[in-house]
Amino acid sequence: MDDGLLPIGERGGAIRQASVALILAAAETVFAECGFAGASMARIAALAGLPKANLHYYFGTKERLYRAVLEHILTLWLDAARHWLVPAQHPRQAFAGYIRDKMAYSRDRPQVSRIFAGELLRGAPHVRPFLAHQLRDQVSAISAVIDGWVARGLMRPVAPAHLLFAIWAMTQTYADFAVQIGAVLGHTPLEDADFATATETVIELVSRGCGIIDSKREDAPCLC
Amino acid sequence: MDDGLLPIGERGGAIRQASVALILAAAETVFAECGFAGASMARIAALAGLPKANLHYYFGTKERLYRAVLEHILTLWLDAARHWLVPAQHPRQAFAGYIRDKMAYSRDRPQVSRIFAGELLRGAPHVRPFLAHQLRDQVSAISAVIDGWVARGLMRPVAPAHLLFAIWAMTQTYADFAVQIGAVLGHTPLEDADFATATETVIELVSRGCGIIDSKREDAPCLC
DNA sequence: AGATTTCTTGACCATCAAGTCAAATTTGTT
DNA sequence: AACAAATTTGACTTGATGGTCAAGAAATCT
Repeated sequence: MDDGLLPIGERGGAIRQASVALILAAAETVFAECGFAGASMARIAALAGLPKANLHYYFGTKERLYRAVLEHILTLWLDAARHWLVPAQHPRQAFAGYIRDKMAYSRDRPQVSRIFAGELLRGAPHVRPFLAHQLRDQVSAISAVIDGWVARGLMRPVAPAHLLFAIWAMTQTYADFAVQIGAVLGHTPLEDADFATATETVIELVSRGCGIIDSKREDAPCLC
Repeated sequence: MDDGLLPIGERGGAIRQASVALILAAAETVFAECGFAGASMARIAALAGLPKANLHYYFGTKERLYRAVLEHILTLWLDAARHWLVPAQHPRQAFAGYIRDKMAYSRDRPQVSRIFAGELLRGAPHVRPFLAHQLRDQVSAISAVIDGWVARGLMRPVAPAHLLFAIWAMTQTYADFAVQIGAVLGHTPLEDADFATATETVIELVSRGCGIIDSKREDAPCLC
């Protein structure tokens, strides 16, 4: 027997797990392409290779299916923060590692970023609590770390939250608005070289922009 | 008589112009809130205070109405580029002016940015040609200006296109994802002070990040 | 004023998508 | 094997939505 929460969850027989995974994967693709309103259960079902009634059997409603997809995404979002938590880490490594990770995600899993972007664009009707609690707490924690670096003279004073907003924006734009970037660069899809240049550009922009002193180098940027 | 293109356009009697403007304004709001798929003609009509059939009289289809809204947006997008064209302008002024303008737009007309963001997120089905031609040409022109500054030693070498992507991303995130920023900062909507801090943060990030030398200051950042 | 064009509007239609259902089938249990 | 639970599936219902239409009201023209 199940633990009371019948559908969704990770528990259940092998058949359930397999079907749920199949449906979630298809849903992620379709929601990323069409958004919540634009997606249809029929299309998700077709992509999953299952009859539509099957989706309703496992997830009840379109809304519940969408929430299930979102749940997966939110955990991924928070996970990327580990870069800040390495104790006694130098800001250069922390920023570079975080940016590299986020950018790799934009390249490898753009769908995840796009679903989240669509959700925010529509006013975050489903993830408002997440933003106001988990994400907010995480930003507070990271801000404290950054302020510590500033206090120790490792970088110039900045508004930590806004710096994070900037990093999120610069990295996710390569997933969310890839068509635009591809069109401007003259080729679609984006190539590995594009992401390499982008990563380099963002890391340099942030490192120099924050006046991060690299103790291993001699040409340390000024703190002015 | 009209010039052959019956509906839409700016020409026509006073009644037509007034109705069209009313509908376009309502459509802009609803499309920004709900996206193309999520918006309904009935809702736009209600917001405009007109019967639904009226919208179809002037615009024919939902698609045509949407395209009309987009057309307006695209011109605004291109207009902001004037900052780069001032001849013999110092990069600091150009960047700061452009960022200030874009940020002000995110604050004052977030709907415009959101509709464009939604369009890109769905793969730009309606504006692909615009991206590949007008926008691409404009980026080329601006890139040339930036490369000129680099050549004259006014800033360090950067990938101009990616720098622009970064600036677009950082400024538009305050319109497109305002809920997220508001939730993290702990208040909604965003206040003028938030935008002031954001503008300052982005300008400093870009100026220092690009190693822009300000000839009027003594504490010029290093070019390293 | 009379004719003509433009505009307004409620009612109507066709389509499509979410969600339901019950019967059939498979799987798991004793 | 026999029974119960889980799963599959096509057919169906219901509601919303984009779009149409024709008749009337208003504005414009001669």
